[in-house]
Amino acid sequence: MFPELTNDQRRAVTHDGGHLLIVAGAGTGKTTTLAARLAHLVAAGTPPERVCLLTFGRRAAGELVRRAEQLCGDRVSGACWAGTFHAIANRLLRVHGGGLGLDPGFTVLDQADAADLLALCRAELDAHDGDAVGARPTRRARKETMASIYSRCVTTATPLSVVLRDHFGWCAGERDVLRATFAAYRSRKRAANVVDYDDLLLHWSALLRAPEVAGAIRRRFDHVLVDEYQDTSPLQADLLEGFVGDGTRVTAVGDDGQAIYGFRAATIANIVGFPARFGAEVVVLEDNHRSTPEVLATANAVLAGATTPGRFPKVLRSSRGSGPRPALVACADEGHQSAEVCRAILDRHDRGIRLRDQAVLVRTGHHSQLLELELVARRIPFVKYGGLRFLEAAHVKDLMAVLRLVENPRDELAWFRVLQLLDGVGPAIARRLAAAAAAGDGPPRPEHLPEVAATAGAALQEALTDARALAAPAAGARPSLPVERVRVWLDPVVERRYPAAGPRLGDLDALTSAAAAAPDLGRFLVELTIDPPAATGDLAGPPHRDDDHLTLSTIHSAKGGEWRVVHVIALVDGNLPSDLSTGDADGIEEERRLLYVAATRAADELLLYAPLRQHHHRGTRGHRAGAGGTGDAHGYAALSRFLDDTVLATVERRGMPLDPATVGGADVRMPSEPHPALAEVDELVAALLD
DNA sequence: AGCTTGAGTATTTTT
DNA sequence: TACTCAAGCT
Repeated sequence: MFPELTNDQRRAVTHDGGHLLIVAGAGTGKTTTLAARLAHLVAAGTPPERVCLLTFGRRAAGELVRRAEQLCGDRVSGACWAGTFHAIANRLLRVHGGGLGLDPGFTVLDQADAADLLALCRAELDAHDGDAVGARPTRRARKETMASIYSRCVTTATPLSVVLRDHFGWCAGERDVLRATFAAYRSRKRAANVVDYDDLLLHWSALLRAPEVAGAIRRRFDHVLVDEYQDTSPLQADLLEGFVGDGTRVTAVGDDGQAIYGFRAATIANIVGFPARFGAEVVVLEDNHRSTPEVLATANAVLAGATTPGRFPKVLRSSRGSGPRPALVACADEGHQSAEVCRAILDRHDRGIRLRDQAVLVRTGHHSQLLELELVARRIPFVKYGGLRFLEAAHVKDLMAVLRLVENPRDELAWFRVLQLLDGVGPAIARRLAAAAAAGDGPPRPEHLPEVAATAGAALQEALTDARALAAPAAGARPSLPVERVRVWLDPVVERRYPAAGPRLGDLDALTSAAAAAPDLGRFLVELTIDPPAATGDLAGPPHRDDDHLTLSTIHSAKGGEWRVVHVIALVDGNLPSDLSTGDADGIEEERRLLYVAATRAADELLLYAPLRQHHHRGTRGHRAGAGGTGDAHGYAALSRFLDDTVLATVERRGMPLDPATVGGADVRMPSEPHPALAEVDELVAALLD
């Protein structure tokens, strides 16, 4: 059936019997193998709806299903359950959540929302006992940090005190405030019927603890396939184990050498321990079909420097012919680097390599800013993945918040955000009114607003009421109608608040047309939150989809990708490894794997760039104004520590000389009381946070 | 007094 | 874009 597979791949594809772990090194045809296995299972008689595919993103899921369909000819998409752990959790909860007493109308907070709600809770505590804490530390945990701490506690089942000690030492003094903040956070989520990303997984675990529901879930699937297993958390591993019934077989795929999500509490202990925990057979794929021997030599050299070598040591063998050696391009500064990258891209383009076969990879989203300007100036079209994302733009969050109020008038966080769009309403008034709305007092009344805001407030209420009527599940109601209605109110607000509102309104247009394609407003909001558009313009759809364009991506978002020519920029110490990750050895090793992931994306040619003079933005770390007072503060950066002699021996040097110094039917009745399993999980979480 | 608003400064990676 | 601080409004 699959003539083009290698022997190892075929062994993995046709494996029959127990659980299976496929250790697939970079470029060894992991996607091909997984898609072929899916096709094989369906061809051998497994109904597609009895297969669950857990992937790292919507794109990966779609790609796998599409390729499997090509192989087996059966309809797989739509039938087979495919998506991230969070998306599958959402789907399971919509089907079975009622059995636990969960209100199926819940909305989902993304990470930014969760951080905002935590900040709101802490502010409330401050306001409440303002004088109790006389000596408040000048520097407190940022709200994003609070979200990370909270998340790490629940996804690794680790008590707050231990998480603080091991990972957030500088916040240890705030333990009491954090504990109180987390308690308030949890009760507010419950009151407003919202869940965060972690809750999706926790509620899934509650489903598995409830005997009457768990059985049905365990009987639902014959095969569960998990991709990128090296980047799963302890909680996710537990879910997988609990998910598997007697008749279920698990296929996990991953590469411990490409683990890059430690900051999100992922642990390679999962993939390392998988064979023992599940009693699984192991197939190792070591034949790399993607890259030239020259590219692999550099990638292998990067990994060779690792102080904690992987538990599944692999030697990647290239099955391809020779190509150019990777190059290290030393640049004077960032501007020079941008020019060099553009020059190289256009040069390859002139030699017949399309832009879509090239990618520029960066450690952090904002490090591509200068390059983006240069690309625009030279009219090189590009699409950016990762970094600042669509849903994080303020005006998009504004629209999403208004829409959440249409769906759920008790959404405290949405009120808090939307009320502050009214003139004369700041955090303090918004907080009071939002709390009242969440407590069930109904929407804020105009007479409770400052006089200047009363008219605008009334107009907002009117828009919400109209939109609610338009969103009602009456026959033929398209979810774009309520969106258009609230925009009558929101657009002028956006125009007034932001100087150049044109592109922002364009973003809102994209959201509006995306809503038109959704079945209803509630699902539109939830699915957008769980599977956000990966690139700017993903929502807008085809306009430039057919045009040739370059890919610009963070290394994290480039996982699984492949391009003929890959440019990796900003390879200086401080960027890669990032200054913020150099605290402990594990952090540094993860940064090294990041470079490995970047390098192994390249098929034909790998270009590494290092801007050796770095401009410091004013005022960082007590930098002293230089003599001459040009105001142009800069320092000399060292080459990334990962580009050691072993690696440098595999690359050609260009540019400046290097200074050596330098669902089915849901018919479970909804009980009036929450299920004990839910309370059980809730208590476990409470104990962790105490 | 309490609150909003504007200026100035610093910014990892993502479900 | 988010946070902090300080000025100015009600």
